[in-house]
Amino acid sequence: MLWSKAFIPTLKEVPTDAQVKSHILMLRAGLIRQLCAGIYTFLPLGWRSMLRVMDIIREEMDAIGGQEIFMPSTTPLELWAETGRDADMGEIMYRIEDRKGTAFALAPTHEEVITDIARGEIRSYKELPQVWYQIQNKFRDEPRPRSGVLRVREFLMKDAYTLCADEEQLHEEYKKQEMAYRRIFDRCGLQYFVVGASSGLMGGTGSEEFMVPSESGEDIIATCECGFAQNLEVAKSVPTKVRWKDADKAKVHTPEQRTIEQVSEFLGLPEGQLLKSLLYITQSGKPVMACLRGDHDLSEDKLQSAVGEAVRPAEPEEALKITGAPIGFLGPISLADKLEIIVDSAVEDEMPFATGANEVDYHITGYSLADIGKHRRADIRAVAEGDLCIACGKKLDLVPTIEIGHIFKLGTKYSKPMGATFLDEEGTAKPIQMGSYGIGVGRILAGAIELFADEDGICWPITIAPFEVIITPVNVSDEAVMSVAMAIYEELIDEGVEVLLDDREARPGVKFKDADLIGAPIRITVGKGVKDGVVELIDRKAKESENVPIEDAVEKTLELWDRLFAELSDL
RNA sequence: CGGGGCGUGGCGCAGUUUGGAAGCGCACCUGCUUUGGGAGCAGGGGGUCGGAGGUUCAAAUCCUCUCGCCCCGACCA
Repeated sequence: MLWSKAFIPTLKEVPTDAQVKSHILMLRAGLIRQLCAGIYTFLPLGWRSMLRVMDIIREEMDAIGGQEIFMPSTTPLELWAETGRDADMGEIMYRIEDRKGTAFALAPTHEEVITDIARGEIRSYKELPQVWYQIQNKFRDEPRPRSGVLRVREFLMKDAYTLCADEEQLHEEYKKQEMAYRRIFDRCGLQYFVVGASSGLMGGTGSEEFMVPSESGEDIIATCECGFAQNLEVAKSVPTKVRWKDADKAKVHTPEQRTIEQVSEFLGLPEGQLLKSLLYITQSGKPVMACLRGDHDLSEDKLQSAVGEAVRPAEPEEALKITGAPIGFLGPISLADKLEIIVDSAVEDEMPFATGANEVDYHITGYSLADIGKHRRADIRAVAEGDLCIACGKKLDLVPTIEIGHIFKLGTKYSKPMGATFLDEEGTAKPIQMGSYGIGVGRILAGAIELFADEDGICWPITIAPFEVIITPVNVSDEAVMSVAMAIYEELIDEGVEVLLDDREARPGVKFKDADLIGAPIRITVGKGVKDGVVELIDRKAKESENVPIEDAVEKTLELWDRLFAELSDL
């Protein structure tokens, strides 16, 4: 490709709307443009990378027996009602009507469509397992799109579905998918963690996420050098010990002392000796009090799992009405018959804690769990900085990450309500055991940029770079320079290399800056060295360069090219 | 949905407090010079100041409504 003919609108300045590294660079390098909030066009350079990622995905999916299909985005709402997800999805799902007034949804995911095909066609265990996948746009009306292509409302996803006869077969297919995912992300040059995760709206019996570490990520994971890694939504850990002091039962006047920090200081007790009491209201309208150590934070995800339905924090007025005290002075004592009390499992039985007295400006001290009365114990706290690994006892690391893939064992969550059954060897009808496996294609690009970009721009892994080599003739009006550049360009194309020749009539500084910005892994500068018979070969990421004789330029480039691929091809 | 910020040529911004001729830098077009890290000089084109309504002799500027974008939180496969 000749740059003078290409559409690569690079930006010198940082657009004000972009804050995170990948977003800024994708705009500046001319990969994407925004149409409206959370909806982007991929321009030629960005789309070339997307296509390369898709090639890798297809190869690895096909290698484990996947068969590519293509499903529609327009889906009848009736289909979603069959599994109850029309309600579960809520406002995430874009809803539309056709001219007759029939309700449709733009598919946010495709389990129901797959299950519909399966129930229509799959009859016998002999037809199982099936592995179907597609690469298609998903539509989700996110409450807050953000961070460029990291959280968007319309995005390209590879989604695969396995249909199995039993749980063992499902487990086998799930493992194959996991291995394929590892190969895909390895080949894309990414660093990632595989973590235990919450299944959320997808449901099912288990799931794992593939997470790229990045400051711009929205998910926090807990990791340990022993290899343990879990999403904070579900992560477990060994809490630090509280050095509590003995205390007598007492009611203490604590005027205007509302926060854990204030009360801890006022009473002279460590934060961990306070009992943090948080009032929540369940979706069905029941009040629940969550009690944790003062130095711990509640995990709403875990609380929801413990309660079994969605919860929200109580409004201040509700808290006053239910407990008789304003927020800041709540506690579990004497509330056991009014509401459900869930005490975090990290709270020690014998510890004499201080907590709200359910009366304005008063706290109580010296009480312990035995004084609460009826309550339930559950793990409802978020893993905290300093917690120890449940596997090996070492200190956990909390790292922000981008979710690039998620694999689920769905079991019969969809096949049962939708009646997708098959006949087993005995001739009895059984629901199909399903799995679902997603990859965010755009997030792979963003993840790679987040991981490897430097102060000059993007540093693509060669496998997913829009161009593998950029040739920069320093002065296009110099015939000797141009003829050398063109000769190398044509030879590399013949060798199957993706090459961009920057034949623009621009000053060298402009071309160098743009070359660094768009991140081609290899640059060949053709300039003043030509009169001495050399060109410069540059490794973008390593920032190493060497002068090579013109006649060896293609060979040397191919050596570097091979080496960059080799680094990514094997585990 | 709660809180905050911002909408002025393609991009980045000033001007809004205190109403009085729409500006600057980059980019773009033409010419000359220059050619190894975002060139210099000269000339030139381009903006109903997000939109609607109002106040006023006069509105980018004041008032009301509205649309959009970004950030934090809630939410999120």
